[in-house]
Amino acid sequence: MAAVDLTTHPGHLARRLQQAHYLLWNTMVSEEITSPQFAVLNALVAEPGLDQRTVGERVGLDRSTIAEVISRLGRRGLLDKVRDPQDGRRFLLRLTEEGVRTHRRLTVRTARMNQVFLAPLSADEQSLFFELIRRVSDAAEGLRNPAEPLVGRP
Amino acid sequence: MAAVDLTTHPGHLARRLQQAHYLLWNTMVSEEITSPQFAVLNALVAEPGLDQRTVGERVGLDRSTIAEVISRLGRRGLLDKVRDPQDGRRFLLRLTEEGVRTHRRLTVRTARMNQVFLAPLSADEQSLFFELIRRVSDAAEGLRNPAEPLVGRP
DNA sequence: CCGAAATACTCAGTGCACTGAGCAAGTCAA
DNA sequence: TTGACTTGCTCAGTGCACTGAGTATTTCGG
Repeated sequence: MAAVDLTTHPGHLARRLQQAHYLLWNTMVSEEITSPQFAVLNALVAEPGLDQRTVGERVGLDRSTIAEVISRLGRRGLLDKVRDPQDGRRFLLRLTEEGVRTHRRLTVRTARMNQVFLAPLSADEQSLFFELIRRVSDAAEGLRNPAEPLVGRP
Repeated sequence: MAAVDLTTHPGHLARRLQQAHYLLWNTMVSEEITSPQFAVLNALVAEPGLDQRTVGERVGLDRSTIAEVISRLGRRGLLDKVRDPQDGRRFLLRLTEEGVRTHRRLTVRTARMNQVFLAPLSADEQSLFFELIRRVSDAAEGLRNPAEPLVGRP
């Protein structure tokens, strides 16, 4: 009797949305490279030589997860990982030739997939879709990092 | 040079949204019971005595995942699992007292969390948010299950 | 009635995602 | 310079999510 309607629960909807995306990605983009892996490739195309932590920040993955994703990409020969000579804690990451090619190939397919995925929405609705999700995500992330105090240097 | 803007990629946005939700859930609702687990409890409050596969269908989880979630809930004594005497393949699921209590307690907290999560959107935007996500998810799911033919019973 | 097909569930394997603990390298102040 | 802190990464543990293969039970056609 006290059951709730999950279709008005954003968490449930978010999970379903991601599952739907996962399925479509598998059939239309790649069975080997996942969406998070593509995000990492993309970040390194934009900024070659980033360290692991920063890549994680760019694509929204925590230290542990990014380590696993990178190790998988490394095993497949899509990126190289070298110690930063300036700072022995860091690993600097750079795509291989093969990594760049893979990124280029998947970029085309990803665009096609996004079209299919968003086809049920009009162009205006698509922009709204992006904006609403981004606003909710950003706000929730803001709750996590309580933001630096506003005062200047003392 | 050929890098892509991930903020216009629905898959990336969906993942970020779910992460944001996960974090808020952990701090505002429960560290023990996860959102999918709550969905299962909720399904069994609505329809006690469902079998495993049907619960999975209701909450959108595949056969393997639902088995794990249910085994965890069973280990914590939140539900019981008995063979269907009518059909020896099925397990019938039913919440325990403790399971019902847990669902009731979390329902309140979940409502509070949803309010906070959706606070950045106006009431109208919230409805739109639900509707857009639902339409995209439903359409993508429809691509997967090619839908039964339209002909009536032969 | 009996063998083939369908169904409910399990198991093994892969991958994403987070936390907490630990280690090595760098930084900075006393 | 040395001891305390910070920072980048790893490792162990938990949980979600999917696929493909395998087992047991039911159902259905001949």
